[in-house]
Amino acid sequence: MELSPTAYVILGMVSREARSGYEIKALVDETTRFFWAASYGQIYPELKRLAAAGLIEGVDAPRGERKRTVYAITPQGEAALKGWLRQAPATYELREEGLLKLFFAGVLQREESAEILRSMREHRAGQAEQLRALEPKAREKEEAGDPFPLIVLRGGIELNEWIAKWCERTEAELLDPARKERSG
Amino acid sequence: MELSPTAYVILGMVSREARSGYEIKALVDETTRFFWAASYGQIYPELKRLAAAGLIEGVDAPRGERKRTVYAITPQGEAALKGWLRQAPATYELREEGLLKLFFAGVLQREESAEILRSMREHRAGQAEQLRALEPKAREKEEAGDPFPLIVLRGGIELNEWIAKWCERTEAELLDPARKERSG
DNA sequence: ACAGGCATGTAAATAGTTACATGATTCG
DNA sequence: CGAATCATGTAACTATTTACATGCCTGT
Repeated sequence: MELSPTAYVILGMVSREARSGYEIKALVDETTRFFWAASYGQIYPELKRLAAAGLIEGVDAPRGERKRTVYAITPQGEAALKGWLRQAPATYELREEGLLKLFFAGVLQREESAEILRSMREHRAGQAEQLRALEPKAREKEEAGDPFPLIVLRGGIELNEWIAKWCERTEAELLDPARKERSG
Repeated sequence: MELSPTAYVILGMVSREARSGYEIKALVDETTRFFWAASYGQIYPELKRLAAAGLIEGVDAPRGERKRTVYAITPQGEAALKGWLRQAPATYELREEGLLKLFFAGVLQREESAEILRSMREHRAGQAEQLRALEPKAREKEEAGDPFPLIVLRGGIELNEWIAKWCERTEAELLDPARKERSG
């Protein structure tokens, strides 16, 4: 049976404890979002499919009077998750409108193309800051025995910072081409 | 009128000289592909839409007996392209299955999670190499007066190399946690 | 009373890939 | 002659986002 990557996100998210669709969405938004997002429109139908396939199991877990279903992974689900984790990753996609604009920036004035790099830099710096705000939670998980969320989060922070610096450096070279010769 | 980013890819690709759909696809594949791809299924219908909207203009340009239509940008098309280039980029997406797997790698053995990082590293190193093979063409464009394709290409190479190094470093820290303390 | 968060879901639209069909031309 | 490349296109499928609908519970 072929599962979508989003199915594995769900499998992974319920692999340590049972969670509701709403909780999965919230968790995705504060962890994998920057490299793998998921919306309600994907999560709820996928939960039903996975339950029908026997990879997860829904259990009623109301909070007071409010209905609520949490899903727990089954042994078959865990086997599917591990099998997937052991396969070499296949999807690598970057969609960066800023780079696309920069690619075509030859039709603009120099100052206008520098502005593209400034926008990109600002966005990346902001992204890094947002991710840094998530570090405490990831550190808690590390202390609880799972170092990977923190490893990935730090990678994300550093990646964004690297891109921000690249933008800065590239803007400087663009506005003062001689600079490049001087610095190497 | 709202245009899709793919429409702007096409506008940009025909902004310097008239090109056929086939040529646009080939150009995208050897330039913007790593941060913005486009397939025939998008390109041909979009060419018709853009022509209907008056942003590009199709001209018969057969090669021998073989039919061929090249599209040239119109003044309205150029205005639309420049207007778009001057707006702050809005789309920033990264989909990296390797990071997703690493995030959930806590359910695996240490050696198996290191394998994820090795796969990622290998892929990124290969990507950097492939991009490096495109440098000569980009350098030609630079010499012809447009420095941006080369700037973007070099950014892509450096980005891939940075990620490859991050994978290497992270794998080392994962397999020997004491290392981190020693080196910083 | 009302705002905000919890909770589940669906419909419609948009985006994008893959695979296929067709046929000409060029090169070895 | 056959393979590769040039060239244009479409159909079907998959993925994904956005917006909406519904309703309960908690805190102010």
